[in-house]
Amino acid sequence: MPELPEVESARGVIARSALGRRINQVDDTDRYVCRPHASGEIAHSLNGRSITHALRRGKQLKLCLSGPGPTLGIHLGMSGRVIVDGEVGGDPRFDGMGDLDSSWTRFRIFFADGGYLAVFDKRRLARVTLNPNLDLLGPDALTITRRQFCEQIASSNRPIKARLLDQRVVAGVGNLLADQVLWAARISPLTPASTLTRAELAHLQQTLLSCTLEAIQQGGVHTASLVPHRKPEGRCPRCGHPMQHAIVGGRATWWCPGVGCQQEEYQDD
DNA sequence: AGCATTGTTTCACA
DNA sequence: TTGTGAAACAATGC
Repeated sequence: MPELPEVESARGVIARSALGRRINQVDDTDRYVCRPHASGEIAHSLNGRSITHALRRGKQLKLCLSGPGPTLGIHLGMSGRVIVDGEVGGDPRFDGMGDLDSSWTRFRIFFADGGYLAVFDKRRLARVTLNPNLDLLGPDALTITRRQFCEQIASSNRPIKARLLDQRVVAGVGNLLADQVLWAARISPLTPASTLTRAELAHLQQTLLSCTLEAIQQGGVHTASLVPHRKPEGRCPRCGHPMQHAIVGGRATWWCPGVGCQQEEYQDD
């Protein structure tokens, strides 16, 4: 669920509904999600303050708070979402019991006005931290420059899909968005990154930008046109050719090997 | 029952 | 030392 578009949705909910509200209680007792801090450390750091800014870089959220003290990091992992006063930020698809009292609620901030901000995550791979370190992340997928994108992507001979998934190169692209972008740009995920031409790279970046913006607008990466066809018996929604499947960059990858779609270029040597 | 999973970190290895 | 890929992580869905 959470790739950049879902995290941006979560950021929006926080920015719209959670700013300026005094925090008077925090439940940080989940020892797996709230790490590596001792129970109560995050609570102690947040009590009495209020969120002033909700920032995002790639899939990482960083919340700034009033007064002295650390920032708060939220990463939604594989299946997390943020809920503010019952409003869901992240993948909007209903998956049941996103309530404050659900056993799948892993972290909660209570505001003095009676409202709350919660992190809900069935699979429990979300992370809540203090002073999240963003230094290992590359430029955000929405703001990376053409020059940064072309140079960094092409600086390795790994498959292009693996480069897109590398958060140090460009932050925010997840498995589904990577498949969507490569399909839209008609580039095989197996293509060695350093063999792409400057023009191909520039087009790929433009496609990444448009696909990401569209996914944000449509309410999540699961709305992307290729996603329903990433399955056995799936066919390319553009040319009807059966989709191909392989593990690329360590992740399940689907693409259309049809002529004029994402067919790999013939290598003559 | 067994396998897959929208993410990240760790570890083994070349 | 650096880059790469597999495994681990937790829990659920099919």
